[in-house]
Amino acid sequence: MRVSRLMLITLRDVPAEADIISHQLLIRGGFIKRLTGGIYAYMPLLWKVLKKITRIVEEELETKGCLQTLLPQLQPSEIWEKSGRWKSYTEGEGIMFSLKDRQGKELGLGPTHEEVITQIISQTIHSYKQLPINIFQIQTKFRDEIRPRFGLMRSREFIMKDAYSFHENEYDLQSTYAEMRNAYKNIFTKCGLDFVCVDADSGAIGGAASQEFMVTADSGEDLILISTDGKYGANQEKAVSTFEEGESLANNKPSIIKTTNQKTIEELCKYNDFHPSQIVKVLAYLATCDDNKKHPVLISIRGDQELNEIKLSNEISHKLKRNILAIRAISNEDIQKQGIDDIPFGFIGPDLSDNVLLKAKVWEKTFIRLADNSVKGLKSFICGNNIKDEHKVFYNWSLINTKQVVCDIRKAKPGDRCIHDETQNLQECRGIEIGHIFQLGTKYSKSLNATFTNEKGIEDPFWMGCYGIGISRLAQAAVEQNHDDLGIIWPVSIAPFEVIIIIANVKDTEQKNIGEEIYQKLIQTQIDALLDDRDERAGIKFKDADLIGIPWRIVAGREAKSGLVELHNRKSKTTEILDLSSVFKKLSEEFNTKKL
RNA sequence: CGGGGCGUGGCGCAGCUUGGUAGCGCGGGUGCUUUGGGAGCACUAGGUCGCAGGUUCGAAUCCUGUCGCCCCGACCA
Repeated sequence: MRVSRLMLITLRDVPAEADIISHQLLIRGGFIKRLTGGIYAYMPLLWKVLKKITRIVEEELETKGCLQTLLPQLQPSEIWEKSGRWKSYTEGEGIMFSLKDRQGKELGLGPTHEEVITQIISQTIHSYKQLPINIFQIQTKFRDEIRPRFGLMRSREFIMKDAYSFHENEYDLQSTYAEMRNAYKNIFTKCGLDFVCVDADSGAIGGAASQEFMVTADSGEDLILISTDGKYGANQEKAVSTFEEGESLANNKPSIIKTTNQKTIEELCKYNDFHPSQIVKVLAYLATCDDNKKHPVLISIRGDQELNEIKLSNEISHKLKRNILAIRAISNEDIQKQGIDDIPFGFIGPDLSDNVLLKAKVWEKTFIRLADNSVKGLKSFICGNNIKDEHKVFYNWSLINTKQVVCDIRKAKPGDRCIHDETQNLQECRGIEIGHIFQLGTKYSKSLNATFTNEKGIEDPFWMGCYGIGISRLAQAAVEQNHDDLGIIWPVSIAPFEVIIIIANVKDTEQKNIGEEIYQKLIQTQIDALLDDRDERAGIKFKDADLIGIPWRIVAGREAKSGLVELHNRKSKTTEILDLSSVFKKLSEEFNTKKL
C-alpha cells in the first residue's frame, strides 16, 4: 500500500472526546471514527490490525480442532425467555438492544450467543458419538452499555470472538476448558501482549469456573489482586483472602451504649475508643429478583471489612435460586415509600426484627440474613441496638434469635494474606479484560432442553463451555500497553504494516527509485510494507510513521546516491545505515518465516 | 439513574459576565520560497453559533424547554 492512497488523515491536536492515551492515539492516527456514543467505524488502518488479530485467533483455534461459524445477530426473544435471561438482559442490566418486528414479535440484537448455539447444536447433535464439539465465530456484538467509554474499550458495538463447546460429561468439559486456556495464552502471547489470567466472577453468563485474561494497564477498568508468588490471581469481584484477627473487646458484658449521632464506624471508634474490628456493621440492602419480588437483605460484616456486592448478589441468587436483576442499599426514601416507620440506619443490629417490615407495601416481609465469615468467630462485639442513638455490646451469637447464613461476602483487599499460603500477600494492579472463559455446565442445555443420548441410551443435557475474546478491545488494549510520547508502537504481529518505507524527498529520483525498489522487493516476499510516496516534507512523514506505530522504518534519503538506506526500529529507536542487501538480510531474520 | 461539564467552519478553542456586522490556531485550496522531525509568506474557500420557543429595535451572548456528547458516581448507615 502507498500512503498516497491510504486515506491517511492524522490529527495534531488531542481530540476532546478522548481521555485515555490509547483512545487519543487511535483517533489521532485515523484508526477509528466515532459515529455516535459508543459506536465507532473501524478505518482501513485499524481494520488491518483487526484482521491480523483475527488470523492469529483463527489459526490457534483451528489447531485446537475448533469449527468456525457465523450466527445470526437478530435473535428471537423466546430462546432468551427459555434460558431465563430475557428479563435480566432487557430490564435489569438492560444490556440487550431489543426491538419488535412488523408482526409485533420481539427480537434482541445479540450481545452473546449461548442461546442460539445451544438451540442449533441440540437440533443437530443427538449422540455422544458426535461429541465433543467446539465451535466459534468472530462477529459484531451489541450491548447497550450503561456508560460506554474509552473508545473501543467499552463500546456498544464491538467485535468479539466467541466459542462454545459441548460435552458428554463434566470431565470432558474441564479438559477442553484447560485446552482453551492454553490456546488463549498462545493467542495473547502471539499478539505481543503482557497479560495475566485470573479467577473471575461469571456474572450474568452464569456457570461454575471462570477465568479472565487481563492486559495489565493503569487505565484498566478492573482491579485485580495477585499473590506475591504469582500462584493466585483474581478479579477483586471474585478474590478471596484471609482476614486479620480482630482486636478482642475488653468490655464484654451485655450493656447498652449511648451513641448519639454516631452513625458510622469511624465516629463510633472516635468517641468510644473502639477498634473497627470490634464492631459488627449491619447493612440493609434490597435485592430485586427476576420474578419481580423485592427482598430486603440484612448483612452483618466486621467493621473493618468491606462488602463485596458481587459476592452478595451471588449468595442471594444462590439462596433464592433466581436471577438477581438489581441490588442496592436501602435508603430512607425507600422505607418512606414502603410506609415503614423506622429502620434506625446507623444503629441496626443483626437481631433487627422482621416486624419492621410488616407494613411494607411491595417488599417481602422477612429479611434475608447473611453474615460474613469475619463475624462468625466473634465472642463479643459492638453493634446497633435497633434504636436511634444506641449501640450495645453483644457477647454471643447464639443469643440472637434470628438465623444468619454465614458466607464469604467480604471484599478482598491489597495487602490481605492469601488462602493458599498465608505468608503471601495480595498485590493490586489494574487490568483490561480481553478474554473470558467459562465452564457453563448444564445451565443453558437444561433450560433450553438441549440433550443428547449417552452411552447407556439415556437423554442427558450437554455440558457446555464458552470462551470469549474482545477482538476490537484487544486492539486498543495493545495500544494502551505499547506507546510512547510520539505515538503507537504496535507489536509486529498485529501492526497494520510491518515496514514503512519513507522516500524523504520524492523529487529526488535516486531516493524515489531506491524506495520503490525496496517496496517492490518487500511486497514480492510477502512482507506487509507501506510506501510513503507523498510529496510532503520528510518531517511530516516521520511524525506520521511514528504516530501510526509501524514497527520498522526504512528511509530512502541522503545516502540513497551511495546505495545506502536507514533502517529504524520504532520500539528500540535504534537506527542503522545499511546497503540494500543488508537491509533485506536483517529483515528476513526478523520475519524468519519469510524469505528474502 | 444521580451529580458535574461542554455543544461556535473538518479538528482544537476564544467570544457569552456587560446583547450591536462571528474570531484565532491547526487542517483544506492556489502561488512562490523551503526540503531529514508536524516549514515560511501571500491569497483563498468554508460556520442556520446543537435544536425549538421566548424576551428585545436587535440574541452565539439573556430566559425556558429539548436533544446530543464528555467526565465522576451509583460500596460501609
